Amino acid sequence: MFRGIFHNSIDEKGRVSIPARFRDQIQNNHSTPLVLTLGFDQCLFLYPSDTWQKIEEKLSSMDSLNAEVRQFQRTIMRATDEVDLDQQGRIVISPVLRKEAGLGKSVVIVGLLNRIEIWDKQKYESYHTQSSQSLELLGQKLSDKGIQDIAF
Amino acid sequence: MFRGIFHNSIDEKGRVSIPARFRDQIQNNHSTPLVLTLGFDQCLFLYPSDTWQKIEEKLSSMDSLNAEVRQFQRTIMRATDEVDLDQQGRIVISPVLRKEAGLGKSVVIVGLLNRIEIWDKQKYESYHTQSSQSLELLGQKLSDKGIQDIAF
DNA sequence: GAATAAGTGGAGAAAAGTGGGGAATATCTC
DNA sequence: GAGATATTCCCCACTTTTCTCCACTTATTC
Repeated sequence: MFRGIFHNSIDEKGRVSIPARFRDQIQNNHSTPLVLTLGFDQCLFLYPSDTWQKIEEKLSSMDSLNAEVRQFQRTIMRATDEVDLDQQGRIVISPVLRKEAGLGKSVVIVGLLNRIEIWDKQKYESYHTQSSQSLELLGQKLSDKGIQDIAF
Repeated sequence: MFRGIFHNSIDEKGRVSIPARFRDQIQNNHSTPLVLTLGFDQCLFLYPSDTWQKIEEKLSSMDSLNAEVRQFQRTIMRATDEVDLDQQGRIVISPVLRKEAGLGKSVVIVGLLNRIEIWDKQKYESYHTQSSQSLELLGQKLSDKGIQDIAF
């Protein structure tokens, strides 16, 4: 699992350093190349390829007769790239993905369970301040909807 | 289980000593790295990684297609860091977490069952004086709500 | 009250992140 | 198909941050 938050920057060539801690985890427990895809809420998801493969299996097991399923599949795969780490531990983000995710120079890289999320710094902050709700409240909402709670 | 209360301080680099007793327990019975996260009531929770992993598994099992679930997951992981003990038995608390927990120079470190809590000293004291209620009264309240009682 | 352990502080070494030049590869044009 | 242009990818160098190490102070223990 990936944990922690890092503030890095994208250079003119579209390169970003992946935090060393994540790099180590990938090398020790996962397989490359990495898969970079446009995720939810206008940020990028970065997966080790073994994890991504499971997602693809689920995607392909969905009912393709359903038009909404097909659209979902296509929308995901449309914006998916394979990326490798260079010898400084960086990946290159294609202009297309940079644009789709609205990435400027400053980015936030967050470990989020089985994936790494890459956010434009401003977008990240507004995501968390605009809809700033206490953890307690969020938990309560989920609980009200019957989504299982978590024991801390 | 972690027990006891300690008064330590944070230095300019954001380092805090973890009480030696806790360090021993972690080394003998648990796995590193440690996971530091913003908990309830504006204090930090410190978990050995094996304990934290159970929480992450629950987080992972939630439905990520639901926007509120994502927000919940991100709100937790946003304020979650991996930390290691240095050779003096200290951890570094990131500026973000220090700010979120309102940590000044003096902190209180409390063993609380399966986790270690880190409080700003003032916040800790006002938490316990403002809402000062006898243990008997607190127990009664829980009992009234049908929350199971405890056999002492 | 001495001896030991625990906690605190700071300097130097190491690692991580950043930027840019240039070689190799690919693409395009004529 | 050759040359020109563009792109990618190494590699090196610099800056900043992090970590390690050593020394000192405070607290416990016997």
